[in-house]
Parts: sequence; C-alpha cells; structure tokens
Amino acid sequence: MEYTQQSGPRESDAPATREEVAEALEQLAFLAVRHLTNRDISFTAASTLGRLSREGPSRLTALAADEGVTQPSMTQLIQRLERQGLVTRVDDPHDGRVVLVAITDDGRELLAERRRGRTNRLAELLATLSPEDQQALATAVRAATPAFQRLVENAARARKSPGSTAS
Amino acid sequence: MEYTQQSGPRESDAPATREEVAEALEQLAFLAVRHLTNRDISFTAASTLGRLSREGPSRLTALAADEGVTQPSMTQLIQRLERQGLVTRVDDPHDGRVVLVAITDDGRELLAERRRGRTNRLAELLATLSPEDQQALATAVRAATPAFQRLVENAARARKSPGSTAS
DNA sequence: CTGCCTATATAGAGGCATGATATAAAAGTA
DNA sequence: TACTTTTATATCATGCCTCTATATAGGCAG
Repeated sequence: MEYTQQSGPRESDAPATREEVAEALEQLAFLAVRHLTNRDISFTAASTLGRLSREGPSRLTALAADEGVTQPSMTQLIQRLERQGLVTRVDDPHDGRVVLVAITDDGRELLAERRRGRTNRLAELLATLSPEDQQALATAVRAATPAFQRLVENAARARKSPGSTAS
Repeated sequence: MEYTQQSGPRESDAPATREEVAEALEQLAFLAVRHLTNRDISFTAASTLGRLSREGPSRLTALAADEGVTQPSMTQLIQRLERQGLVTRVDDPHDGRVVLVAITDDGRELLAERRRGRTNRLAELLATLSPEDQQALATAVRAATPAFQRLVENAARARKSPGSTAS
C-alpha cells in the first residue's frame, strides 16, 4: 500500500482498487447529501415513508427496527409525520397495544414530488457534462447496476444480522 | 469483461437512460448514507473538518458559506467542535472581529479514523459479492470516476452561482 | 388475580439547523 | 472628530431528530 500514486488511472480496463471505490463512494455521498437532498423532511422520515409506501401499514417497533432508530425516535417521527398529514395511525383490532402506521395520499404525493425534484436536479447536473462524459457515466451505470443491486441487498441483510463489524 | 449475451438489456454497450442514471445514483446515495455514515459527528461537521484540513485556517463566515449553512449554525458547530478539541479558534491580529478556525491534531486523527472505518465497511460489503461482481463494480467505478468528479465540481460551482434552478 | 412480557408513550438531554437580533470592530463620510 | 454603515461573530428562541431511562397499558401464563 505504500507505493506513491501515479499521475492518473493507467488503463481504463484496469479494475479500481478498493481504496478507489471507497473514494468514489465518499464523493458520491457528498454529492448526494449536498445536491440531491430535499430539506423538507429528514432522511429517516423519507425512508420510512418509502417503506410504508412499498410494504403497507406497519407497527411502530417494526419501523424503528427497519430504519435502525430507537422506538421513542420512531414514535416522535410518526407523531410529526401525522401532524403533517403524511401518515395515519390505526388501532389494531387484534391487539390493543399496537398502532398500525399507514401512508396517506399526501405522503405518496410528497414521495413522488421528491423523486421528481431529485431527477430534475440530477438531469441539470448531467447536462453540465460533455457528451463523452455523459456517455461514460451512462455506460458505467448500466454495467454496474446488477452487481450494485446485489451489494445493496447484502448491505441491508448485514444490517439485520450483526456480522463481525467493529467501529 | 466477457460479452456473454443475455436476455436483459440488449447490449451492455448501450448507454443507460437519464432516468436509469438518476435511479442508480439515488441508490448509490442511499447506500452511502445508510451504510457508510459514521454517527459520531454530523455530515457538516465532518465536511468542515475536511475543509479545514485541506485548506488551512478559515473564518467562520467563509466556512458557513462554503458548507451551505447559516453563520449561527456554523458558530454553534465550531463551539461544539472546540469543546471536543477538534478545532481551535485564534484571533486575527489584523481584524479584531474575525476568528480564525483551525483543525487540531485530534481533528486530523478523527478524520483519518473515519476514513479507515468507511473503507473497512466498504471492504466488508464488497467481500459479500462474487469475484465477477467485484470486478464489474471496480471496472465501472474506474470508468466513471473522471466524469463523476467533473460532475461533483460542477455541482459545487452551481451552488455558488445561483444558476436557473427552482425548488 | 398476579406477575411478566410486549407495544407504545413520555420525560429530559443534546446535536443541528433556522431566522431575528445584538454586539463590537472596521470603514466610510460629513 | 463624530456619525453612519457595513462586516464578523455571538446570542436567543424555536423546531427537528436522536438518544437513554422510565411509565403506562394491553396480552398472556400460572
């Protein structure tokens, strides 16, 4: 690892090193948070809404576990979302303790709106690139998508069963 | 990479559509935020530390402008970082109003630590993929990196001069 | 009924952002 | 010099978001 880096990537065939992949992902995280993030609701809020949209009504504790936050955090988040009219809470007839949370039409509309906004902003950014760069990006995306989707799936799975990770 | 023709997208040479690129980048962003984020300090805090590390001591208002937050936010952030020993504040001898913020050795160590953590977590995730998938991802990343870096630069520039974007 | 487990709520604290406003130093102007 | 304005930073009040610790209430086993 101590070899000094050369001036640039030698061959476009050459695979990226793990450090290069990490670097690229860090930059992407930067781009995402800085330029693709709506400020209207938090990341957890948006993610929770998306989950409710995809998977239907859920219990509070299930949502908390899925989103990786504590139950009190989820309680407060749901209270805020309810105040904003984005979700509703319904009592479970089979169990008086549980509250089922469901997304509202306004919630779905907000998700769609956010999605449109992100796509538009991204389109603007892509338009600032040369045709060659746009082409390179598009080709790379298509080549990487299958592998990347498996990576995302594995990451989600790894979150549920602790694995061997330290800090 | 072999061109074993499959039933999916017609040609692996074919570029992705703009929607596909947007979709892929969103998923990447989601992964980065969800699985590559340290919880110890905020994104703005880490980004500010990184900036101080790269560019040396800066004024509060300059930091606020660069990070896209208000001046009071930056004042509070710097107060917290100072309390944690990650930055120091020095008076400017030429201008009694300004405070120059500088990163400390502890601050640099924290940045290095975070970087190591991210790289390790990414290595673990990549290790869950088949060698073929790892290869595909690494090649795609190398191919996309130059264009992507220009994209990030343009995004940063667009932030400073308002451009034509609405919400 | 009693006692335990589970689902959710509440309280208190701190990080992180905002807008409005205060203070102090510098700079411009009469 | 004295007055005004601008600039750099701080403070205040508010709200979101998360945490830990704890309370309440329903379900269930004996």
